[in-house]
Amino acid sequence: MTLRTLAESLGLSPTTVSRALNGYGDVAQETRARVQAEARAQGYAPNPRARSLATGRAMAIGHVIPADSRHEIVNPVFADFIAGAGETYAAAGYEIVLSVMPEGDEAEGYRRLARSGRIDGLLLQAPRPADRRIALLAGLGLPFVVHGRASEEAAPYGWLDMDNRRAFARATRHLTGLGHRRIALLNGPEGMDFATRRAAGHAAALTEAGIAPDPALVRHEPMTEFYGYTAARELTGLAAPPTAYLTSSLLIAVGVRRAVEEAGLRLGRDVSLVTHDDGLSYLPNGTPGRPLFTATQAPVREMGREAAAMLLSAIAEPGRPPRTRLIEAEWVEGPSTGAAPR
Amino acid sequence: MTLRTLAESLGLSPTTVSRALNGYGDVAQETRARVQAEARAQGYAPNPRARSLATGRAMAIGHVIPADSRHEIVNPVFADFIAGAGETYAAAGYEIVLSVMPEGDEAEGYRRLARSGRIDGLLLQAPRPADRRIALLAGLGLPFVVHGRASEEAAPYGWLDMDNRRAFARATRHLTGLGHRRIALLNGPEGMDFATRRAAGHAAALTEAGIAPDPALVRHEPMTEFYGYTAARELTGLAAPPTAYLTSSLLIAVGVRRAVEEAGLRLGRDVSLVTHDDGLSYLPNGTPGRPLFTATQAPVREMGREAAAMLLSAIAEPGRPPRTRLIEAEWVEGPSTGAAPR
DNA sequence: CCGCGCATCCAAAGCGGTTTGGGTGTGCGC
DNA sequence: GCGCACACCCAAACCGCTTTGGATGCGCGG
Repeated sequence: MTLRTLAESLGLSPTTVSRALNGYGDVAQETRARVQAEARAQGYAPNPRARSLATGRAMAIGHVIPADSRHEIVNPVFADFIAGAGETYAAAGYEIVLSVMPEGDEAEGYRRLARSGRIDGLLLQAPRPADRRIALLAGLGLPFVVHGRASEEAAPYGWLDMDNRRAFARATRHLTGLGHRRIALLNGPEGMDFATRRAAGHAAALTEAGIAPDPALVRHEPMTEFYGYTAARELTGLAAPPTAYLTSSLLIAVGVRRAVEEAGLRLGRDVSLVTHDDGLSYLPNGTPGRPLFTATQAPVREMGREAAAMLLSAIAEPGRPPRTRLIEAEWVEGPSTGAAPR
Repeated sequence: MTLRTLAESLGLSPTTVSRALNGYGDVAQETRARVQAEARAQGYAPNPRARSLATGRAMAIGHVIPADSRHEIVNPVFADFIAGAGETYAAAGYEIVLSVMPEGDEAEGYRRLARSGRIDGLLLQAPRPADRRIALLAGLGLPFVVHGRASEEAAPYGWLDMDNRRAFARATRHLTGLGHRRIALLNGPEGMDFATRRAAGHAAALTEAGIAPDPALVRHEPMTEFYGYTAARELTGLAAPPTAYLTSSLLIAVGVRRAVEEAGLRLGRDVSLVTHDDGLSYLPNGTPGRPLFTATQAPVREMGREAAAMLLSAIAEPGRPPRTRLIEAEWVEGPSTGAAPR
């Protein structure tokens, strides 16, 4: 079932059929109706490869799974983010092309992807403070939006980010306000921009409260439950253990809670905990009205939807200066925080 | 940079350049070398859309995010599975096309996807016991492999599955062997084939041990930590609470542990727990030598790699009868199981 | 009656590759 | 010296769609 066969069975030229189906003028009302009816009847669907070759638009967006995920953990945030972005794409008729970057020459991989014509734009995730991919993509002329930011990148580029620094400063301030002075931070992997910003927010709020940041209370690691557990166990064993924890993910928080309870202590009374909550669908923070943890929350799925919309509009209006969008995390008061014990 | 311009700059015809680059005969050694060198120098990469149009192969595999994930949870298994499959695809030069199925007419969505020519094959996830998609895809002639099985599907089709029934029967038998007689099952969502098989394994092993399965001890729900916690709390409150738990995911197990410890009991002594472990990278069962839970384990990422390989070979050899592969879960002895208290 | 504008429709030229079906030139056997 | 096999190369058709630049026929004003 091609455009040509459809045209023949209608006694029309491919040109007219194409124009009729794509809503162009220059086609009689009656003819258009007849074409549409026949197309539906025959179950005709244009071949996207051919269309894409002719129009130059791929009707697809690239997302990239970083190469080193082969060895490291697959970021659990990706799935929800992509699901959110996918909703927006689907509504606009776009597909997602997921490429696993081959190890080694990352730059060459992105270059090939851009040249390939398989995608009209790229969504970049998990940026580092000095992320070379941004300059690379800008140079390639492929529209892109970054989920997160690259703090050390000077040139303008499109991004959508949660205000990590402010969220973690706020959480820290909340804890100092409750009298805590030894506030541990169990952060995500070092080298990730979001982790850098969270650490900065934490440090700033401590300094602000007249507390000297203690490097022994700050950890950077891939965000697993086990990490939260072991780190909290170790910290609890210190001569001066922290009275409060700040965690970068709910999984870490769950681990901390385990360690805390195993030590016979209770969260919210003996030890306080504020976590960031990405709103992952399979890892809810309790139920809507009854959170388990005090948290800063920014649903990553919603951010996926937003970032995708930004990218689509960047593709639709080339030449426009890149847009940026900073999302404020919501504050969720839960039972895991309380006044510092003395 | 097209094939034509490259050919011109080499003083050759597009035909010869194409043959030289694609490793065909009929090209002099020296010419081939010259072409390859120039292609590399100029950074030439063939346009996949054009190539795909000409060859009829898309060099892409479809994965589908179910429509209802818009409202329900995004299966955390998807990410690791896709990462595994992606490795295999990437090595063979294939991309992943992720489509979000529009709500409503699922069949039409798959039909369009098949007709579109965007993909050479499809990987189906999360099948139901009577899954219509299988007959549909078989009828469409699009190669596909199912991750999991559709138990009520009679016609042959390609699948890769973990032996859910056997794994859960084994786990149950292990518990009855320890003297447990009230063994709760906190399963995944009802309607999923894997959940059905796990429930069957559990029930069979109970019957085998002369224990009448108690419907009050079996739950079906999306697999979250919170589900594990609340279910375990409720069950603990029964007049005759279970002395052992079987959980379908590590997240559920973590929730159960929380409820158990909150009740002042200890896992492995007062209450036993065996969980299934999908080997998700961000949710490890302790560390390699020191598991947290006794578990049946089958790394889903590895299964992604395998399923992708099966699909690629199904695409390469059309007409071959579909292959199937049953993976045996490994048994991991952890500290969460012990003799039944009396 | 002529010429012009308008509404429709179409032929043909791409898009950037692959592939079929010859061409050309050389070396070799007879 | 002729014919043939062989190695090498190329022109052109094709994949299925979009889009440019006309063609055609009609009604209408001058």
